[in-house]
Amino acid sequence: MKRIPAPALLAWFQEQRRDLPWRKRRTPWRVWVSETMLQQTTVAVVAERFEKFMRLFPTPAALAAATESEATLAWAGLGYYRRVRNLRAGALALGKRPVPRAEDDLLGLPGIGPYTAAAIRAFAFDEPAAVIDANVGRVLQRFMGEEGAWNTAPVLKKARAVLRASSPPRGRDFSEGLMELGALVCTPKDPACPACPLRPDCAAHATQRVAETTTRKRRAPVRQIEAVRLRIQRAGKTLFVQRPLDADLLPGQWELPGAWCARDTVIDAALVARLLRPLGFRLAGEFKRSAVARHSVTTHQLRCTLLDTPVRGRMCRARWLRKDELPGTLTTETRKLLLAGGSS
DNA sequence: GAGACGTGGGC
DNA sequence: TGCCCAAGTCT
Repeated sequence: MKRIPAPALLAWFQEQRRDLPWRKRRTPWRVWVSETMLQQTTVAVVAERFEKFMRLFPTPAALAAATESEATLAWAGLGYYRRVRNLRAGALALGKRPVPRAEDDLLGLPGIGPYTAAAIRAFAFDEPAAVIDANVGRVLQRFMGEEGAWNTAPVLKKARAVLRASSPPRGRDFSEGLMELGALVCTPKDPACPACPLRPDCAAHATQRVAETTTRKRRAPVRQIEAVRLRIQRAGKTLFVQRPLDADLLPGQWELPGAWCARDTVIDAALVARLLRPLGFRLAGEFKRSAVARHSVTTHQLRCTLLDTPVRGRMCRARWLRKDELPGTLTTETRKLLLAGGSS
């Protein structure tokens, strides 16, 4: 079994370790929150928001006591809101018990998968755990000379075996060092092999195939969408509606009423009337196209149009609000459109 | 196992 | 500007 040279890795890590906010105090809750935030999200974006979230919710109990809307608001800018819903659900499930240390107990909490369970065990409890994220996966893939994707079952199995054979009994710095190595040195593009403490033992380096072992996953096809949003105002207030709490996409967020349509949809009075009907309104004059914006949300590429829409009738299932009294998170689509459309 | 799930920042 | 990515999890 090939082994990672732990002393060389640890020496490198001691020199190169970045000072990141979540590395200041390693409580299980801080590790859980930060690892959740860092899923598919850049270090720079998380670094700006982590401490603020921790001030609002310093303990699992604090998050459990908050509403889902408050929790989502604190998550704004991070995306993948399912993560904060899961975090809160996990805190609720915990009750008064401490964050668990055993892998099976961690895996039982919502939003905690193999990576996050291992990260909590290693970073919070200093256990030897197979902390394999995309960084570590890439390091090990190259180290072992595997050219398939790191996250396929057979490569992962070998990776776990290498880690088991290599990790010291106290696994925190070893695991974190390997991750840091993937982030700073063994990068997907242009890896800095001369700076790598694993170079003497690296299979990909030996065969000069480091560049070839970069796996990239293909992106889901982008769907082109026409987004139509109505700005309906009365007495200085604007009408907002809330997305369903069980929606797959952006659950519970607030937005201007409207719809996503096929890209070739014609925006005319008939369409606007159709959008108004479920709100209990009828069109009461000419609508005006007052802004356009572009926005992408996961696999949807939106061309957004803001329509200032005069109405009559009675509304339902919606709220009149001034800008400064929004009840929660606005969708970015609506936020961009209102920014582009100014106040009118 | 593929597809869905967001956003801000880099180039 | 437009396209790409970034410490996964769930279905």
